[in-house]
Amino acid sequence: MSISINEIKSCNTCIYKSYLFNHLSPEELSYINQNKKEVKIEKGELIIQEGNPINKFLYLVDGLVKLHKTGLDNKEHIISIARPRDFVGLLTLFSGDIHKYSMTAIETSYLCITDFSAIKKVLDSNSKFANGFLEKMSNAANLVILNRFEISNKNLRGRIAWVLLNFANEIYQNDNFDLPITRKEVGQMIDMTTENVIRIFSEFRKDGILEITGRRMHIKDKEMLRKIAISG
Amino acid sequence: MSISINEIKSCNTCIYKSYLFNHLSPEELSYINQNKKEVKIEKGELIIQEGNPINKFLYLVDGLVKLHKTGLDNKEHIISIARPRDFVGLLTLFSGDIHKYSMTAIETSYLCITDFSAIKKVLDSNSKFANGFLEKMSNAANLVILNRFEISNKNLRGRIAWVLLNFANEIYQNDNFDLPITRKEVGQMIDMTTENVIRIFSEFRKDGILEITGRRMHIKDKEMLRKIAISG
DNA sequence: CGCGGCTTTGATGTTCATCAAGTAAAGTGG
DNA sequence: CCACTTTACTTGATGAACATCAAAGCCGCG
Repeated sequence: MSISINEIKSCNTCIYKSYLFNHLSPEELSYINQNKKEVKIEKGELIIQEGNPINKFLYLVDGLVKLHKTGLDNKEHIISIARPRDFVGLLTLFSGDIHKYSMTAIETSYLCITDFSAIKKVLDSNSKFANGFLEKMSNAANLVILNRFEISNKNLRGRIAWVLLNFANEIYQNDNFDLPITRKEVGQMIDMTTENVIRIFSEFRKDGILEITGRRMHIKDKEMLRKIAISG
Repeated sequence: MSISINEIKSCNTCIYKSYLFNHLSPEELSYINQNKKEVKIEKGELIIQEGNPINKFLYLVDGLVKLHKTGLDNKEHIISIARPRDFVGLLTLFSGDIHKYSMTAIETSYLCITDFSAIKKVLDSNSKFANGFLEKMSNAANLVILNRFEISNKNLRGRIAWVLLNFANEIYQNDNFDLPITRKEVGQMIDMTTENVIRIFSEFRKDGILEITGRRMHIKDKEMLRKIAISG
């Protein structure tokens, strides 16, 4: 799954891959690609700072990027995690001209970066392209809202179970994975303190649901995890 | 502000009013308006049931509509409240073909209802129209996410202060207003129990911040409310 | 090698949900 | 229109869930 910086130099494995760009004429495509560049972002690197002007359009080729924001309490909170093939931060890209969230790579990531003004220009004249965006945005909105909705209705055990299932099922498609974020960040994702994140991890370990070796997670009893996520 | 059913029979005071529809040609407009109808919905009436197929497009001319959803705990939760000039439920309209949320009038409401398929057809060919939607959706997403974000970082007093300020500033533009929802529904909006909603209301009354007469709310110390909303 | 951030566990206290019990208001059928 | 039923509203008491505080080990990094 991991892609080298050389591979993505070819547009065939990058931007073309998104079905959205199938609607573009060769001219439109070359126009957008004029100032396109592919970059490798190291784990932990800040990509976009909340409050900065929007002028780039980011497509996540590979890796993981967290969208986060500082609350009134001055604490960081994670809004969502962008996955490969996501347009990072798409949801609020058309609302005002500054970024609503910060974006930081939580795994080494490969991004395809184009001028947002170029995207906008093509959107203005190509309705098929714009309609694809409508769908993408709607799906993204649905996902974010649903996630926040589900998390807020669960107790701590339920939230941890939910987040583990999310990583295993949605992100890694594997019951063995390296948690890409710290315990603290898990807490920032699902509204709980670092201490309690750790405590519940330990509980799950003692209950035989989970094997933990540092960041390495191995889900041993997925059915139980599912039950906890639903009932909790 | 309240609009009679007769007034909205004229499109000039209804759908045309949205700047989005300025981008339409006369033909497109008449196509969309073919099956258009204006309806009056009584307070408390269910407009859309979560899970039903999407085939109508709703524009809220006047009134208030809550978007809500049943959680895994079998309790109702309010996602957001649509205000006049909103396209009700727009955010998830392009994600799948069934409604993700129920919609219920919380005040007597006047809706302009068109065929969603007609809207979709015009969107497919008119990129200006589609781009207007992108902006609308982005704003809506931003608002919902920001609201949930702010609420989840506040204690009970902060949440009640927030919801009161929201009604006063955003919805009624008045420090005197009739709360359109029950105490229970307030709780469903901001994740707290009915008892605690009432308790905090009482506290604010005793503190001289609020005057309460049944549903009638009168904010007496807005500055204090603001402080509580921020610090809480 | 020392410093800061991450991780872990335990003890303590606060916040909030739950339970209980009663009043008020609003809708319903005879 | 009145008795009846249901739903909304309110207050207090109790306990559970969770945040906070404290202390210590660990790891990576300059």
